[in-house]
Amino acid sequence: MHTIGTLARRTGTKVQTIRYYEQIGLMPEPGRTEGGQRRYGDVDLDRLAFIRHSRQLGFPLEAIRELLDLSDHPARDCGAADSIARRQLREVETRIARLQALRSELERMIGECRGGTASECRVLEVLRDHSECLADDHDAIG
Amino acid sequence: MHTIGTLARRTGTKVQTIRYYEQIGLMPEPGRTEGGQRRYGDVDLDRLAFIRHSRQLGFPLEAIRELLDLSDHPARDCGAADSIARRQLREVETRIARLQALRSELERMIGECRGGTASECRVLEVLRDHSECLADDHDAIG
DNA sequence: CTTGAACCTATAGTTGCTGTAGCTCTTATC
DNA sequence: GATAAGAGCTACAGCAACTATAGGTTCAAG
Ligand SMILES: [Zn+2]
Ligand SMILES: [Zn+2]
Ligand SMILES: [Zn+2]
Ligand SMILES: [Zn+2]
Repeated sequence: MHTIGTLARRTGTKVQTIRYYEQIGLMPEPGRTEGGQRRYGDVDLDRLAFIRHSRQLGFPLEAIRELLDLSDHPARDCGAADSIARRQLREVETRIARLQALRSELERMIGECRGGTASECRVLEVLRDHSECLADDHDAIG
Repeated sequence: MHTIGTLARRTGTKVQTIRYYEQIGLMPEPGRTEGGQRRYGDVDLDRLAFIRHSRQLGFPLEAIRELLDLSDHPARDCGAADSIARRQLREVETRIARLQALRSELERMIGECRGGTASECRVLEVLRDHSECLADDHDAIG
């Protein structure tokens, strides 16, 4: 039997985060002591490790919910798990592409600034006027 | 004189977002009609375009606040603007590196799954056990 | 003068936590 | 058995940066 603090330490999770996962139904309601403190078993430890590792790989909690559900039903077809992972891969690829475009714009504007006053600053000029950019689109803010 | 809707259309911003920027002090409180509706000038349009373009380049609102302030004081030295941009570049580079690491883990686990039941799924196996990963760290969740 | 689009405020929800206040419980030591 | 530290408890507020909704008012065209 583990306390919430032990689970936290063993998985690198904040205690509040574990309670949050319980609140949104990702972690089960564990047993309690007479005094009302949570006590977990090894199954819970594994489940939390699964959640945390999935988060480290960037999966959103809703995807993790589905992945846990599949993991809980070993006889089901794994197609759903694979398609969630592929969706996540596409998401990561999209973000990389967007960030690479941002990187070149940033490099360019930094490289072009020769210092001086704000009125002469190339960085500020570019920010004022998107037509100074090479890319003709960098939507999808974030 | 422009309505808030015109500003929104011309800059690709939601109307609520403009009001939000006003609330947090990024956009000035504009003049109002007798009936209480906001009316903007061209200066406001330019300011909003600056904000939106900066957001598209990934700058956080607090950085944009400083950039706007510099842009409003043309005689100041531009060093601060450049260092904000360089910080943003470093941030983007960090994120790219992290996402590239995630991409290879995802590619690998997807590539290794041969289908079948959830109990045999390579994707789920890797999620259960980080030691199946090549990287020995992928912290910094998000 | 009517209609309907666009505006207004205020508030709640999004994602995934994190931090705080003000308690209570557990456990080790004496 | 008493005490005190550390860990746990609930409940709520806050972060970033919006987005959505409800329920009402104003503007401008016809
Ligand atoms: Zn400069
Ligand atoms: Zn641009
Ligand atoms: Zn599979
Ligand atoms: Zn891993």
